[in-house]
Amino acid sequence: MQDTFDHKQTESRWQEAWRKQHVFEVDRTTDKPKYYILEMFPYPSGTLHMGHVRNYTIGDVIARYKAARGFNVMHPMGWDAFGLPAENAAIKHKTHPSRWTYSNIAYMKRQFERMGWLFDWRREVATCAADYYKWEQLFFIQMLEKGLAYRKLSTVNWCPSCNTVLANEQVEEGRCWRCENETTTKELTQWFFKVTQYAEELLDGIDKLTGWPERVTSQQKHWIGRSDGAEILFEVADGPSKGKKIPVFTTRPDTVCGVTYLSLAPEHPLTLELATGAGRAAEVSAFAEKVRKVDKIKRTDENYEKEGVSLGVHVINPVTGAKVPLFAANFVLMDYGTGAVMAVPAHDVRDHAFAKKYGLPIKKVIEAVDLPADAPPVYVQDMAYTDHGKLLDSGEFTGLTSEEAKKKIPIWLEKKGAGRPTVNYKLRDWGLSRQRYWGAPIPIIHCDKDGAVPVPKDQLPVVLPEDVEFTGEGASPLARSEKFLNVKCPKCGGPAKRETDTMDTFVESSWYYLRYMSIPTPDKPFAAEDVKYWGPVDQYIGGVEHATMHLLYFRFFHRVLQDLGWVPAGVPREPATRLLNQGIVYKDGAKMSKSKGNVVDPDGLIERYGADTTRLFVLFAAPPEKVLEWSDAGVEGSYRFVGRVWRMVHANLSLIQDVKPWSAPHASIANPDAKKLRTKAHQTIQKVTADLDHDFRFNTAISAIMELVNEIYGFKVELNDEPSRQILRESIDTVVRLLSPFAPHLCEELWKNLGNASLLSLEPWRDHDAQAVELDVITVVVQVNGKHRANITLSKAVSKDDMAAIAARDPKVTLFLDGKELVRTVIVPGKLVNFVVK
RNA sequence: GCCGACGUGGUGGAAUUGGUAGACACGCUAGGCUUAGAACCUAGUGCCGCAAGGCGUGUGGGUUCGAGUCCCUCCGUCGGUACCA
Repeated sequence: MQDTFDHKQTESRWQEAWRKQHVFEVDRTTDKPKYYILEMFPYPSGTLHMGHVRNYTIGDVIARYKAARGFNVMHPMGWDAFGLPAENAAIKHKTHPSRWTYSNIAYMKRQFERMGWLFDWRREVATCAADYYKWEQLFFIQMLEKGLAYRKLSTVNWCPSCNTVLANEQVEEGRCWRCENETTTKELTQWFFKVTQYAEELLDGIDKLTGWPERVTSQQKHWIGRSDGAEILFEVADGPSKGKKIPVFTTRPDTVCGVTYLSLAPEHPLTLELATGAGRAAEVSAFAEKVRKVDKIKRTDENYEKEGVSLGVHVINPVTGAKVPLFAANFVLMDYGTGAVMAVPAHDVRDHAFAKKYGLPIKKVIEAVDLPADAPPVYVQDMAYTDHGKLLDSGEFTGLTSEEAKKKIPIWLEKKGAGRPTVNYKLRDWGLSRQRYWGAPIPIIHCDKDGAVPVPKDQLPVVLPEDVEFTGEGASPLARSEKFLNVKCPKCGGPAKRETDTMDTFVESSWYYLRYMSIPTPDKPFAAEDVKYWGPVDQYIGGVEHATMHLLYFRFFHRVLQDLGWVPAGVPREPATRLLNQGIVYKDGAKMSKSKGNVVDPDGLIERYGADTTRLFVLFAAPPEKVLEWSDAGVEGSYRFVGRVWRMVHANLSLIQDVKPWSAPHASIANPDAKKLRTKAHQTIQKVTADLDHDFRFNTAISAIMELVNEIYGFKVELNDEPSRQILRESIDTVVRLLSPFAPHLCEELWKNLGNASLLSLEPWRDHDAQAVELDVITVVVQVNGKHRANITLSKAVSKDDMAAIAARDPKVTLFLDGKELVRTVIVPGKLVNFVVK
């Protein structure tokens, strides 16, 4: 037996043992409750980074713990294998994205094993495999049939560096989420998923996601962005388009009587039409052109100068009948609301600035109410009053509160046929077309006669052609593959062309958790009975950067698949019950990244310290949801702890190897030190169990085990004191059992060296002995005027009065009581006495 | 601006319902072991003070017998989001 823990050979030996015994290969069973734990699958970029190490270590600990607690634990893993880096690598290294991807997968899978993470690899998926993506091609066609997928010409976000379209969610502050270059916009015909049809349901569902962190649910609420208000129709009063109605959306219908003009988005279809009718086409189109040229970052800067141009026509306010002028304005966005805004300069900051600039009237219709006497005057010159209040100068609505008017005015308008109450969302439909090769082909054929025709279902999958070149220039490689491109129309048989766009890779990650539930079969994506058994995901773990992308898409997709009949009725509407967002890994105060050169390579750590040390460090250094600040010294500390546990077992081996763990009643222990040790051991079981059950507080669980180890180091036992040796044995067994989810290789080795033949990873968790944690004495805190003055140890049975009396006699306490008048005595039974004196 | 999270020793971080602030670890100091070093073992380590004691959880206030914890104010950090009508 070695005298130190040799991680290099020990770890691989246990990994081999787990593989042979199929630990974590699970099937449906009724004799245990199921537990589905899922970590977001990695993009196979080449090697693991520390974020992966943290994510999957957390998942592995939970999986091992839940299994030990008697759950039927499903813990699958796969590869989010489509994406741009593979294509770039293909161009750079003159290889094929497929070859590059699969060789990365092979390497990373070895790294997974070296970390000691256990998965049911029979369920592994690689999303770039045709037998995976063929199902989403089918889902796409079914969504098309249901009207949930559609094509439209639209202004889309374009990343010139990635040469592809981006969804709104993938643009961060005007930059591409992937390459961080500035994005522009483009007019393109693109495929969309109708997420907006589920907007209300996705919003409502958030309140039921009680197991999700608030930072995610609040971000999703914000992103969906529901606004309650009204649509109001303003009729064109003059010119050739007289009588046309322009709908506006407003959240403040109570201010409608204060409208003094209307603003249209420059790209609004009516803008040019109306201007042309009024003979102002040249000026207005020049303005529209100027706005269009300004890049999006500048245009959306809140300090960007508000500008507009008159269209030369007027509209009629349907409530007051007033004729007001119409403008095109640069701050009105075509893609929110109706692209037209009623302007109330007295009560909106932007309208106010615009009105000042162009000398337009400002009409006050809201008056502040219930202001405290010392409040500053509300109508400060040059400011809009944007709060609620009481209506002024608003005809029959005068005197109502804003709240009342917001309800009444839209109903009144609806009766007159000039508007209605309505709801608006910030959420946009999900643009899923990508002008890339390495993605799932969109199963559509374009025919001059029949238009966009879905590929017949029996001809799926549409497989990516292999014989393509990757030059990085021009259109997508798919558009240059003649064999792929030229086909016959499935309807008329005439010559037709395949769709050459591929799907956004977020489509693959929107349903992989369902695919895992069934061991892959060629005839269906997953089996309904498996989804009924395993669904929903009990614990999902991943980075917070997906709060408004993946985590919204997969909630959407789950509902769609249920509505299409793939996910059986009765399975909850939400795909994941609990979500844990692990924090980012930092080093030197910044997120680890190649460009900053502050990355730590997991391979080097495993080589030098071993997987267990690495696992312990990432779990111990911070709570899982917080930023983890990398510390080389901290890793050394974890490494020392591993050695300390090893020595604790082996230094005591001769004392404990021939005794059984203590099993008699706790009260019968004669040696007080041994009794104390046993109490500590069982308190530790209780503490670690609670930490793992509640919020996965791995850091405090590990520190509790460290305390027990320190206690064992301080425990001295004689060879002839057999009961104490039994208690020592029990305590050491406890350390090994409790530590095993965190440092599984070390603990398997120690378990074996302690003389056990079983695999520790298959052993049940242990419960604490309630009698052992129950102390017969209590420590009472004594305070004087709330300040801690003494601790006294008393019998558990002591009465309230005795507690106070004994506390008052303590010399440290009398010092502060003498010569003072006792006003009051606060007694918390079994805990605390506080003397209040004057 | 708005939404969310957070602010505790030299450092990472502990502190169930308001009840011993600083567990555990890093670092540092001293001692032991060693030819020496590393490793290991033991002890100490919030600040001021010889001590008694005093002061201490971003700031200022409040509630309470008692506040890191609850309420209000302000300051700061991080994440998200934004001409959203």
